[in-house]
Amino acid sequence: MNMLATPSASKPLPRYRQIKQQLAELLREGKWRHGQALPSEPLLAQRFGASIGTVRKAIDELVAENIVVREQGRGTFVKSHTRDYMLNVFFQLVDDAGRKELPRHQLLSFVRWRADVKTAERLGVAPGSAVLRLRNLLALDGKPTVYDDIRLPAARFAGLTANELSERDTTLYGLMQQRFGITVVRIVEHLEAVAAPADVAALLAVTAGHPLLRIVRTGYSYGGEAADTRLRYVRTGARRYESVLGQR
Amino acid sequence: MNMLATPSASKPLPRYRQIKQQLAELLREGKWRHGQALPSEPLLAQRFGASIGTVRKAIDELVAENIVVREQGRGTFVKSHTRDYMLNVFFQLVDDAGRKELPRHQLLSFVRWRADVKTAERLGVAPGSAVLRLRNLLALDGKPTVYDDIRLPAARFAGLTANELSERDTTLYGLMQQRFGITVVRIVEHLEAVAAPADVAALLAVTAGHPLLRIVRTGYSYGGEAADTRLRYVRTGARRYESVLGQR
DNA sequence: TAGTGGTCTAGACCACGTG
DNA sequence: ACGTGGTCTAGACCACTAC
Repeated sequence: MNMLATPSASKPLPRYRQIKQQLAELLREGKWRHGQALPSEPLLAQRFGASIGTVRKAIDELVAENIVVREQGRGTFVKSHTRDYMLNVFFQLVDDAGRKELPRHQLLSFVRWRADVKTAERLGVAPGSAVLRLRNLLALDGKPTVYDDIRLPAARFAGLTANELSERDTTLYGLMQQRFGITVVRIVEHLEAVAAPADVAALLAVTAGHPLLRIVRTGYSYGGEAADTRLRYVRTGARRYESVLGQR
Repeated sequence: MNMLATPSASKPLPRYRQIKQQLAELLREGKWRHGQALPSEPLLAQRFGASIGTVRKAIDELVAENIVVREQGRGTFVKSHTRDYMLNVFFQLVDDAGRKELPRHQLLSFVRWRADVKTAERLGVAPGSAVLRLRNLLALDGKPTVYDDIRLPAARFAGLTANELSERDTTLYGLMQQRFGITVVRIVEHLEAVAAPADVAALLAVTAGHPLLRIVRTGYSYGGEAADTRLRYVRTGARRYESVLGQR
């Protein structure tokens, strides 16, 4: 007999996991913003009425989930989606020598929209609810390379402006974290090879029918809620789309 | 000043990491084969002359690296690349509803070969050294879907036969683990969209020029050494190539 | 020097699986 | 009943950072 894990089982959570969840909740609320230090471990231990070892185990899991980083002698800090981090954690475009580079971005459009059935399902919201839709063109070496059509759940990103999107010097995920305290820790991508549709071909400067990567990506924050979903087309010429799965 | 980590720094490794490496070494030697239990934690603690907590920390890292699994009340076991594991850890083909399935495989050829420059580089061996080359066709729903051209470093897989490859009821990685004690824990893939070359088009039953995923994958075992590298073509019709990055 | 995280100890008790 | 891993304690000392 193989019982599936039930979300709210009868068994109480271990102390360290309770503490982890309380810390995660405080982080989610933006109690400490990215780059700030958490209280020290002895202080947290006292505050939660647990031993340091137990608090450390809670923080261990937050570290494993890329939510905080420890720095010996300094403290424990809320992790930010820095350029470096983005270059190394998720998919990237690499050239033949394996070099990585962040692309330049150009915002094509930014509008309020209503979620169609598929978008709603991917974002975990009701069909017809408000979403922000932005279309984005990324260029590498001056050549348009990636076209993104992105949907964000409007409720989580209230007040976001086109200007913020245009003027950012970070990735969208970096902006989400700095502006809204939402950290994307997990992405799921579905990839296929397609012949370029006419409109996308024009944007990416290829002939219609040229083979392109077509990717549906959904990003999740550490609440497990979807933070964005996007339809992405990638022209893979001199560069390849890279993914690293597994440890280290 | 930012010193890069030097492989053999002056600082001694912490005890738990020494113990981890000794355990990893024993695992690499095949001291305990897949599915077998390691000695109990108190026994290991006594044997290594450390406290249980320290041994547990060593094992924690092995668990995090997918090398062993703990089962409460039973013991700690060498992890195997089971069907389920392969379905959930690395790339897979999913249908519209997100269902996953392992394909049927057909061995097209199996020969000894010499590593060309690119293959040698990917496998971390000398150019011209012996490699095993196998070509494989995977079918889903009776339709040829994936074509793999795989190179293995011959030194690590001495004695492998075409019959073993044909008759296996597991993935190649599963076979590697059961037969040679080599566990692939990390893969790197470079993806692009291409027009199908004539020979591949024939194998995958599409017209030449049809868009295909072209993937160069290298798999690494937990020594960090390459276990295989392959050129893969995928026909993505009803199914998509899925990848999950990040936590959980 | 004081405060931080990093490592380590030597236990305790609990939950689970097996005989 | 017994042995396993899972949790937790209440400290210790070390290495590093900041002042």
